[in-house]
Amino acid sequence: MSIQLSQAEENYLKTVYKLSGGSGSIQTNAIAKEMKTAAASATDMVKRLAEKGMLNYVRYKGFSLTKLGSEYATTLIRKHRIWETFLVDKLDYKWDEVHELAEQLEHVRSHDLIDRLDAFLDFPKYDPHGDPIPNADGKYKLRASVQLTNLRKGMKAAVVSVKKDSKSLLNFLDDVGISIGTELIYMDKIEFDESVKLNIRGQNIVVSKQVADCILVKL
Amino acid sequence: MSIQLSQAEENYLKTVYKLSGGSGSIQTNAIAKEMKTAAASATDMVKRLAEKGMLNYVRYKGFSLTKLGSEYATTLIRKHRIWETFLVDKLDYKWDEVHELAEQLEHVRSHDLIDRLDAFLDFPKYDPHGDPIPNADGKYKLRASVQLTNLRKGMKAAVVSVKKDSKSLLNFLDDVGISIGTELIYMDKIEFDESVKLNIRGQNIVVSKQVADCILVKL
DNA sequence: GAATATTTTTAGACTTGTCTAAAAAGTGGT
DNA sequence: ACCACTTTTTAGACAAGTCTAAAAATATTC
Repeated sequence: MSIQLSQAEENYLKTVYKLSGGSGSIQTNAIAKEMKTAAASATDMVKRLAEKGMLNYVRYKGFSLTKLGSEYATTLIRKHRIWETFLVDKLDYKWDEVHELAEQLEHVRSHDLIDRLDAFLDFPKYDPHGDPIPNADGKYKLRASVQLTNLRKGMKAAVVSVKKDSKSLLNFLDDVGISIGTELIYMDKIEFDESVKLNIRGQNIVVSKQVADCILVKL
Repeated sequence: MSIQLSQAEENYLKTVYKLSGGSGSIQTNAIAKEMKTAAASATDMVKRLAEKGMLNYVRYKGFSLTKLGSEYATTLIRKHRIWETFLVDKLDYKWDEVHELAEQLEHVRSHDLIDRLDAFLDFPKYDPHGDPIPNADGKYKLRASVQLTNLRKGMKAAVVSVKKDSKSLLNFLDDVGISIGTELIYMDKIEFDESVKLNIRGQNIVVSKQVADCILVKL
């Protein structure tokens, strides 16, 4: 990886990866909204990333990641998730406290550092939110999982990952006793607002549809 | 510490601290030379740091750190040295490999992170080069030490610290078997070039004056 | 298929941090 | 005290990254 992007460029690239799912096509406004910047800024940056070979970009049409862009984004995700794992496993941070720090740490320029950290952590497969950590070659496999909202009454499942970085969401989940690995039984859906009733360690709790949508489980 | 400097500002501030020894007065050109930037750039930055209350600055005269500037610089040094210690102690880096990485890591914005890292490392007093690590209040004490070049024939001493970050110097010292704690006997000074002959673990070695000047020892 | 609405891009401005070249201030020698 | 020299500052330019406002392209709707 000889080409080196600035921190701002890296942040845009990561957002493109996130919104396009690594392959799909995407629009300027979506980026601008996600990054909370003006659309004009997104256009500028997309043009720059396209010039550097990271994006396929056609004026007024949209853009997608090139192979190079996808690889670069994957190493950023690897860095982010390894740092998060370090912060939680070694420095006793809680899973709702690490996102912001990892956003800074992921820009440190060194692949060797990340590989050493990876070894120091004993090559973790998943980060504190249950997301898979790409290996040094950028490969990773998604865990088979289904959304909590897709279960049917009486099904047993275990929490695999949480799909949002929101501090407030993670904090709330902690509060009601949901973390990665938590076993639960899907009890019922409340028709009125689509809230979901779960049984966790013998106790019934209710979470809103918005919360349940973020939780992935395996059967 | 509510005020937050940019990375560039932090780097200048650190250089001022380094060259002024925390208190003395200093000139524009010295900064520019050390940072390898144009004098005009140093002037601009010094004015900015003065505006932010970090420096006492008088046009054409020179400048020195304020109390605030000195405190800020000390926390940067604390961050730098703790990160270096982490890299060497936990990730098995060699002492000549960590400076550049620590230069990046020290800009990560979080005091809590550094305090946790400090605890994780069991509150080290000295970094891998023998320099003292300020505590969370910014206090640290210099170790009593003398320059290797000031010893007299036959004196026994132990290496306490190395005063330069140069990768090539540190690598060389490693090579000839000198690290923090190494015990040595000062054998002789070669008159011609002021090289110094040392006995380390029964073996005689010679190091140049430039090298010897960087080595601090305690008797 | 033309009018309207939306999205995207361009144009021009601002900040930070850098540069070179030139002007201003300070220092030293006789 | 003046001339020569060094140091420092100013002036003006440039790149990155951001913004607002306006123009251009695309989409939608009747």
